[in-house]
Amino acid sequence: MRSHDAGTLRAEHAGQTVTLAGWVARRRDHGGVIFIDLRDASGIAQVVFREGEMAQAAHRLRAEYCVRVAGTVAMRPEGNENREIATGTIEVTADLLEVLSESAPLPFPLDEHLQVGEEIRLRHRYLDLRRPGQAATMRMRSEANRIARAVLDDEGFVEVETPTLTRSTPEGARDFLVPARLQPGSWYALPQSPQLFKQLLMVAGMERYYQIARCYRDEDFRADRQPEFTQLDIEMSFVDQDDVIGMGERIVAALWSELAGYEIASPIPRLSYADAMGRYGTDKPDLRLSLELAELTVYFSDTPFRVFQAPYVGSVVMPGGAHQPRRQLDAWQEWAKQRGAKGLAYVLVGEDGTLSGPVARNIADGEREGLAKAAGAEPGDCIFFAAGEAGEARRLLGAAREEIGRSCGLIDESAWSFVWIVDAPLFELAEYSGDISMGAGRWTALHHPFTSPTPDWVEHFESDPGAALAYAYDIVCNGNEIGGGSIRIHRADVQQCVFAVLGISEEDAREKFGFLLDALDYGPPPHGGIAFGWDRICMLLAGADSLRDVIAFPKTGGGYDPLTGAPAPITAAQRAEAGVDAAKPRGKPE
RNA sequence: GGCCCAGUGGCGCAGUCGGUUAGCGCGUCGCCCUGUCACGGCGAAGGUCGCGGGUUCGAGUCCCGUCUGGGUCGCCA
Repeated sequence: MRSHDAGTLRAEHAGQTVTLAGWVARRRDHGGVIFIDLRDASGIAQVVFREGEMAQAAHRLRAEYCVRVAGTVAMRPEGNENREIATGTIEVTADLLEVLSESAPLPFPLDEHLQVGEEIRLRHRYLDLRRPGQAATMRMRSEANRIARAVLDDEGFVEVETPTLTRSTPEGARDFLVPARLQPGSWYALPQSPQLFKQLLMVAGMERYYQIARCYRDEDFRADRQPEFTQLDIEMSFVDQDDVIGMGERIVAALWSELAGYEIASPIPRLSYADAMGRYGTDKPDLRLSLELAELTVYFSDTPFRVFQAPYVGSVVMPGGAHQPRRQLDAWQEWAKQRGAKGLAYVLVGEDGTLSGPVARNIADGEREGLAKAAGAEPGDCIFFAAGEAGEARRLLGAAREEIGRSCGLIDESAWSFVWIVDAPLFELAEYSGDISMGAGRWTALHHPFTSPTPDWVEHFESDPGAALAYAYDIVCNGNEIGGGSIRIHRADVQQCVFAVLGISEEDAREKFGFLLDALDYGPPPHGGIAFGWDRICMLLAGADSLRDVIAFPKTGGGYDPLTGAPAPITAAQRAEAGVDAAKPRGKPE
């Protein structure tokens, strides 16, 4: 059908007869001579139609007509080269034009110079993806898949597909449910991740598994969250934490090297969860920003200021913030209130070092003296404080830190920063998490109930659950969690003990994931793994602002697909057949 | 579930303090044009101002409700 790809034509093709096929990206009709930018997957080439029959035929071409053109490659007349495009030195003089199919007037311009709303683009995503930028993103994602597969293949991994119609797994998010026609009243769940299956594959002796796996979670969506998303899922036998982290680094390094032209310094630094929370107020710190929180609990241990008589007092400095107008300081209060805080206390450090602001008047003379130094502030800075329960206060300061970074332009947007967060707690107090499905104990698993304690804790974690550390790791890039995993429990006694701490009875455990416990009875190998948030990684590599840009057919915030119109009502017949309304479920009722 | 922002020809936007015929750019259609490359010139068509109610002599504009989209907090191990 065609002899060449349009985007590959160069000066060396001059004089050759070629046949191209593609779309009319743009036309410039001068009457006697007509220029067409012909676009195919490889790029764009200019086609020229001159006088007479050819010009006549080309007059009727419109945007996005699908055409086939035969002609001769010629050097452009001197001075008419276009340096903007790769084929800019040549053009194709057409002597044959075949319209393969016509296009209706477009619902939105495909011109990359213009901004178009997202909803209309998603409704006609097949047009949106014709835009070279969008198309390049799709191809880049394909490359990312290829690179990851190459690294894993090279290291002896086996790609295995796991079910998408399965049983609800213990992962905390809400499941998407599918009625089982053959067992009315019983339901499949779509997997939130292949977590349990990959562990079964380790018991099965695969030793090294991976999968580019679709996962489903029925929660509210965000710019960086979709109801269905993709993980690069990996599990390995006979490994410890360093082995999995090393494997993860090789994949990430290959991706960034090939797709971003960035060589990640190895090894990627590690930060303990406790340090991350203490110094940055988050478990996914953006280390492009060097700003750190200061802990002032001890400094204010005898303070007369009521607000600072709290289990934790901390601060973060806004460089140059002393010069903010009052209005802006008020805006910070609003900002904090929107995050559920009472406000954001502040002290302004004058150029002469004197402190001002409401807080400065309430603290003791002695406290004023060394405060700037203790908080790490310079003259002209603003110090923000948070006091209260450590977790909440740090979270507020961490968010403030990032807001300061953004608003003060302290973040180098072209930089990449990677860090592993390790030594997270194994358990957290259940009071805040509304996790009803996973046991009735005071404690809930921070990762999931199959995460092993670290070697230091594995023999006595139950004696101090709040302090026990998990053999788990998250990798963070520029403040985004792009992957995480853990070493799993492979000893039945340890697993029983974890369930006991979580308040999960043996009966409950049997009911929910007896199949995994059964499997662990048959000589399970020590194993662990990691899962990468594939959409998020592609988003970062593509420099996109939204996951929707790196997903071929994404959904909107309401879980709606503007293209297909899903979800959609079903007919009464479908409803009856699916067994959605079955009165008496078989098997054990909830 | 809470909060913030937006919704005006196909697309992107303007519309002042509530006032008479709702503008602009792009696109579309017609005519013209032999070196453009986001071509250019002339002309034309195209609107239930998201939807419902209210206030008013009068509502795109103000009020209430609602829907949709985006962001954010909760939520998402």
